[in-house]
Amino acid sequence: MDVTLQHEHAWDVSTGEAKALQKRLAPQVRAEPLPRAPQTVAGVDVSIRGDLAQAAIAVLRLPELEVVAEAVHRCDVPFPYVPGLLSFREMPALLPALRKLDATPDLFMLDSQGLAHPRRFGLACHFGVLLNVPALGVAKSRLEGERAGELSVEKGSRVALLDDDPGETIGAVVRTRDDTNPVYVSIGHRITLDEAVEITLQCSPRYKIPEPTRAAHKLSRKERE
DNA sequence: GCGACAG
DNA sequence: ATCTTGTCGC
Repeated sequence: MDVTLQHEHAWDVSTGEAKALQKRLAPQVRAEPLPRAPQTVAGVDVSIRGDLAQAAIAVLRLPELEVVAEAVHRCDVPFPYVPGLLSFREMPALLPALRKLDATPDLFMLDSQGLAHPRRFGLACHFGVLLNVPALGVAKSRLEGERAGELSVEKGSRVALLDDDPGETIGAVVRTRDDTNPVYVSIGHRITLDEAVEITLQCSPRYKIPEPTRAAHKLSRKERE
């Protein structure tokens, strides 16, 4: 796809400069409805093995989740892992992969935080703002914020993720499947939180888990608590 | 100083 | 994230 960056900036920066960049760009994030129901969504991820970073993007058509395009790119790992600065580790691998992609998805899903970030500028925001595309973040664990309440075990249940101030809502904790750990959903850019949650659920596997397995999981979870 | 800490 | 070990269900 056509990759035109809204803001050109260096990636080889100090941690101090990286944080300053995030603070400068964070006001660019826009929470607004999608222009139309997305017909395609891109799953975006980066794996790191030793010195090798490998970015992968898969475009799926909704609602059947059929893969219609994909691209990968390998390069050196450019930045250490620092909580809150994931963009500087993953974006340099992601941009060339995007250029190889033979499609322009309606929306991007990143395995990261978006707004639910100490400076309100997680990877999903950085990605969305630089490329000026709709993006959302789905993380497997918490970086910032606190659950507004208890979460029930049924698929689809959700609670707000709040952060200090006047209880600012920075995301949602969402159960995408019965009896599984919830995910942390937050907006990246040009989407609303409700839409982000809806899309996340729509993109979750919905095959039926065999009942004996479910019962055992239920028991083992009870024992851990 | 201590605890927390996306991937 | 990646790596390793251990358990359980099918």
